[in-house]
Amino acid sequence: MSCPGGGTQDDYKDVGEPLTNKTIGIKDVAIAAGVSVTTVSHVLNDVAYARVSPETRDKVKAVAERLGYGPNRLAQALRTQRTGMLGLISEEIATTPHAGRIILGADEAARARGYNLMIINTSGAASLESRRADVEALLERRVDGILYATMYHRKITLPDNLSSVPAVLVDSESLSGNVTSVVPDEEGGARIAVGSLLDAGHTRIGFLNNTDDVPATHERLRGFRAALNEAGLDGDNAPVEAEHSEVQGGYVAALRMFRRPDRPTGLFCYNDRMAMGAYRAAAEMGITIPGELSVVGFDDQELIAANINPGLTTVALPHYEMGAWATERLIDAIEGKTNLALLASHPTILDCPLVERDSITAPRN
Amino acid sequence: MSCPGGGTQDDYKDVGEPLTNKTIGIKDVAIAAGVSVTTVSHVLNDVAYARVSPETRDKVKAVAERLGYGPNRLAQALRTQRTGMLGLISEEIATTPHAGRIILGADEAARARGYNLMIINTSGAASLESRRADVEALLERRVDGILYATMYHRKITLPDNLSSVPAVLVDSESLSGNVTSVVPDEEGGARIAVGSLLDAGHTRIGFLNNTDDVPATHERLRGFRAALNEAGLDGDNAPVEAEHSEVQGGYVAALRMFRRPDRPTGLFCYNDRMAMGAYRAAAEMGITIPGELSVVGFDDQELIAANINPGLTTVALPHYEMGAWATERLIDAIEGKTNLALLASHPTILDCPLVERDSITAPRN
DNA sequence: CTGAAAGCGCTAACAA
DNA sequence: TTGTTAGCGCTTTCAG
Repeated sequence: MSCPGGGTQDDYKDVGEPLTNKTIGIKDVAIAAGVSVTTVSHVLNDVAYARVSPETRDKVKAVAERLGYGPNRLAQALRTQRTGMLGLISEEIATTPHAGRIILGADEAARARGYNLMIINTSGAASLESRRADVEALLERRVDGILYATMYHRKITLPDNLSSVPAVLVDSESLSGNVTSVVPDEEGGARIAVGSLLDAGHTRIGFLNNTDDVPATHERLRGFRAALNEAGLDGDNAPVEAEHSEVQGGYVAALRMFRRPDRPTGLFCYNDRMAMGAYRAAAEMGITIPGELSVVGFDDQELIAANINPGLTTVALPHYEMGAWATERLIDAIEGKTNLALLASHPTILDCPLVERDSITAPRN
Repeated sequence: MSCPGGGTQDDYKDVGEPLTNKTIGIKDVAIAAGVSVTTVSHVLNDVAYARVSPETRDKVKAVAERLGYGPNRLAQALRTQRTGMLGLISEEIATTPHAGRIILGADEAARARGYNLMIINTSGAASLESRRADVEALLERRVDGILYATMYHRKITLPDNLSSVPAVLVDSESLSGNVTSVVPDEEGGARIAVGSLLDAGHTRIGFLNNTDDVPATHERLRGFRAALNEAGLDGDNAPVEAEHSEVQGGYVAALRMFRRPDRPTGLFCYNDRMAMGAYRAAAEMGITIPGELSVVGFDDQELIAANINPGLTTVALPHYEMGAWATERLIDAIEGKTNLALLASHPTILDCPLVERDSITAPRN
């Protein structure tokens, strides 16, 4: 291929930018600059031990620039055994905005260190076999490492071939342990949420919990109780209503909660969707927010939290941060700056910060 | 790296699965099978013209399997000048759930045809220069083609180096024309939305429009008017109130709309967020939905549309479909099955389907 | 029916 | 201070 036969003359049109079809390589630069490929490689890569005269350096750089040279990363990778690519296996990329935040955090961290992301989407329900195939695809492309992200905090069983390359889990933990992972501080987040109610002066505080058997359900409950107990209240007997963690579930659970004789003045909701349901229930029962009821959510789903009325004070999940943290550690490991095995014993836990809006005020009295 | 020095003996543990560090290649398979690399390559790739005896075929396959052979796509790519990778430049991946749908559509279409996605995130506000660099990064990795996606339908100026590889735009159009692109049928979507109101029997229909100068603003307005006119109503004088396309804007615009002497019984909103604002305004003014007011939105942001009360009937943007369509065409072009230039004259327009929920009913009288 | 060998674009010993 | 050359793992022409 590439200019076979032809070219009687005039192969070089103008002297302008060489927008020829043929992509130009290190060799072309070498010839044009009148040096060897080694020299070109040396100066373009700033090889430490290479001794090249300043003039040659400038010349090579100028020529490379003029020719519009760009390295062929494939060839580089083949030779150096380093692709500079990170595989990101993401569950349910589209279903939740959370995945987007993880990807963004990972992408920015990766680019900052000269890496790029290859993304593979997988269904949360995908078989182990199909997830093995996803990893395999990444491996065939010789990614330097793999990030494995789930859409919500859970424990998963990993395909075995994942172990053939550095890997870190985002928002999940391996059931078999021994893989580095980063997860949100569910319990701490719950404490902060409850703390915001406590700080406002509330003493009758209820919790609308989820019914799924996931880490968040248990840890947020634990945080809820602990925060109350530490404040001298009876956390262990504080009102808790659990339902499916959607708007409808929140609505139903809130209705029950509000009918209790000791109706709380402060309400902590498992997530923003349930909080939205609680808003509805409150509206129907003529309970004003935040006047008669203060509420705090979890997740910070902007579309909901910022848009319901009043704006929902909530606790944010550190998706961006988890994506970034995982990527940093992964790259550290790839570059030999960290030993992932040392981090693998326990998941790393990241803070869930409070995002204040207008749904909390002091209790009526 | 990788086993330096060591290995006095015992480098081969068991005879079991070869989980050695060294990745095994075509050559290893060849040796183990007692054939040449050519033969291995031929059978593993099902090369058409290759004539290999069935026995050898089976043997090679078995050995490859046993050794856990997986091709090195880098080497393949270097040799064949085809990476099987598509670059996806996505604006604001995290800010909107829409980007996720596009990515999902693209990913599924790509995988179905044996391609993978490399994702680069860019800010909508990024300079041309930085976007040029994004494209350059993809080019250096020798992607076979590029998908360029924006977070909402708009016209953009593309970095010039994008033209050096097949490319298609998703949810955007090139200001300089001549690039294949796919966008939603804004006008058609508006007609369908208005049609749903018309079909329910409404004759006084208003439109809460956006104030931004983007294609959707103009086209949805056009669709609104046309649908009314075609139904024998006076579309050109139908009530329209425009505001910033957020919840607050919708609220303000709705307030104005509801105070009109000829208050509409049907309301078409520029998007679901504005519809949410309209819900609030209606609630405050004691107007029931859908009893006294039917409303239809646009975008189908599930978090909103499915969760407000009553569920919002709305028109969905075909993000998944655009991502998939663009990917299909891109691959067609790469494989020589399509000439993108032929599609480039006009953007391809995809339908926006109605998603029915509970916000529309027949007018009171 | 099967194999030898060239070369994709690049890096890194090793020579000069 | 610079150049020659041997591969990285694979595909593919061309000879057996």
